Amino acid sequence: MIDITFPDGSVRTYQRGITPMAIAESLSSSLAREILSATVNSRVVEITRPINEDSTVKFHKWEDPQGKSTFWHSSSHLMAEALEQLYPGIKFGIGPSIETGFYYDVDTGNRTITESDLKNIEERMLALAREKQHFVRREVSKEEALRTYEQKGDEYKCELISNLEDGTISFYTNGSFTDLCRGPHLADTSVIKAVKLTAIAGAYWRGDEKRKMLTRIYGVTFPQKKLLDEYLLMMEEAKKRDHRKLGKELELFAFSQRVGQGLALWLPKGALLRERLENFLKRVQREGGYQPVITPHIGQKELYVTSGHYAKYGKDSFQPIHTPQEGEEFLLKPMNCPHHCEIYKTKPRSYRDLPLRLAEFGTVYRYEQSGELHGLTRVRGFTQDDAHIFCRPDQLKEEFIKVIDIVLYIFRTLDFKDYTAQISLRDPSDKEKYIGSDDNWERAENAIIEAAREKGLKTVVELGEAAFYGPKLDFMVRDAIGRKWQLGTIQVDYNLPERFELEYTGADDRKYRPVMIHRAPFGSMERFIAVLIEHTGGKFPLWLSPDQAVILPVSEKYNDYAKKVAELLNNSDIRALIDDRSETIGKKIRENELKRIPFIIVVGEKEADSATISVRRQGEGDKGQMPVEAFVELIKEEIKKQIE
RNA sequence: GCCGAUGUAGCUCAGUUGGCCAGAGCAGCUGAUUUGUAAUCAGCUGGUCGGGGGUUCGAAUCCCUCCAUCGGCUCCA
Repeated sequence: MIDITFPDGSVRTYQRGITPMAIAESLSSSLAREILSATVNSRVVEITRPINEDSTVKFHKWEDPQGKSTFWHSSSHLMAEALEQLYPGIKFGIGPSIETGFYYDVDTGNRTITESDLKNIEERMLALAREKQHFVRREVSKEEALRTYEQKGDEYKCELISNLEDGTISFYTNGSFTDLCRGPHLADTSVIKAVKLTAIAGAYWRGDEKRKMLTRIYGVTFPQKKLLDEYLLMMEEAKKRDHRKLGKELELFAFSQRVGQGLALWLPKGALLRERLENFLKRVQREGGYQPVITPHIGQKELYVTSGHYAKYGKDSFQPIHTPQEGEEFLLKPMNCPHHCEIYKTKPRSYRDLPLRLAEFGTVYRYEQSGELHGLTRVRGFTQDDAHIFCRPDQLKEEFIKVIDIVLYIFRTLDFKDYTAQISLRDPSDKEKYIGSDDNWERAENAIIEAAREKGLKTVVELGEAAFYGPKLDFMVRDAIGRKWQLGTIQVDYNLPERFELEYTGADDRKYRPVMIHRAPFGSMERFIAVLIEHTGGKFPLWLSPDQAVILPVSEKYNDYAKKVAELLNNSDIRALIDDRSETIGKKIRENELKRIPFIIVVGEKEADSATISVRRQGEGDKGQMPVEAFVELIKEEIKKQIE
């Protein structure tokens, strides 16, 4: 007999060799129907795996992440089976579950699978799922595993196996398909009731662009048809918030093939929105002791040779600008730091001058790969809300914490709740990739980790994600359909001060090297606004909204009164315009609602006679009549609440 | 850059197996209407069917190529 301990701490005794499934049945038959996998002694296993010793057991249902991942991982095997039946000879790479759904990388030989084939594969998957195929685990020796896939001619699986240790290798079989897999899996396929293959794309084998490109098929499955419908509806809704669509509709920005790929044109309303954000941050920075500076858009090639960026990125960047002067070369600036270093050097600095905080909304140009460009989130010319803090090593942590405070203040003001803080450290196994001494790296990494801890940030640590010159703390936010983007970034840099030979004089009259912090709370204006658009669905907070109110005269007769109201509002710093087209009031309301103008003001006989306005809130409807002053007060109050 | 898909008017989309002057709604313009809380009516304008090349008696439709966009991969100072 063995003791099984449950999450609530209770203990029950069972026969040796009992399965999680049987345990669940002993507790409740409805639980048994719902469980998909189980964690036994902190290892996720299938519910049919016998337990042979005293263990702790936790069950996973669809609602749990582990339940979903078991469900989706099993679905990828189901898809593989369908693919093998439909495309005999197809070879398989890897097929994991992902955040939403799963994928499988396959080599289709000289055939191509296209989107139009997906329906057929889905149908086959559903038919196979209905067969109630059991997932059968079998442990195999490395030798047998290799032999199996050599016979199949699947070099991808062979490569995977050769990296595994003998004694840890298992196969899983469902129906006609056997796969190299650690598991766990569902008990059987019958719970998979709805299948949608969502995308098909190329993906390099093992993520290496020098190796073969396989076909990656993405899919998602559900235990009920209803859940799939809900998911599809949600994705459709999310796509309506796409910043590229809203940017066009709301006339915020545009792209032109003639101007060039990835080079955004800011339209009047977008420029106004952006200017407001800039002013907001400028105010915060002024209060935080930053000093604005302005530097040119280009710099001599030598500047970037000094910084080390030329050696690292030179050949993949916009190429040098030549001048009539033989041998003279300039680069479009890909970052502002070298310029700011030169500002630091304009005069001798004392330890008393530090920290020196130089801020600039600096526009930079980077030649991003054409396939990587994406709306405003990935562009070739963008403006960083950049600043460089030059400080003494003993000031580093405090300065770092102050920057975190600014980022969090911005996120709070703009109601960004769903973000993750990522600490990017260097890859300890590949130190060659980075410049700077081990000692400095360690100090910088520790400063970040400590600062984040002191601010109580929930962080994820990623090894190998650091910049080549230093570790960083990035704030990641999701877009409408769940893609992650880096917004705010704070980076420690011991390298540039070295390369530019920056110095300050200490209290002991000796020369010291300052530490540099790069930081951009928005990241870039372009990307930040893109994410802001998707988060708000274009319904910006009142203080940011390009137009705050639109006045609709009921008929021509009230145009004069409308003008008077507009003047009053404008005099109170409210951005109001008049829509005096000779359209029906209904149509004008509809169109201005669609433009997401926060307030619609209707004026007609009633209002003109009583010197009032009728106020309508976007998305909420009529709010009734009120004097202009009351409306001004209403707006001021709301804005005050938004930016405390 | 790589794999796949897409590209018809300012926008959203029709356009049947290649077959007469390429269509609709919205937007725009002109006129009528003077409107009370999410689409008033009529008329008109607007298109090198992404660019170039080819096949064909004939191409928006088939083929090649380039460009751009979309979904991924790689990259992201």
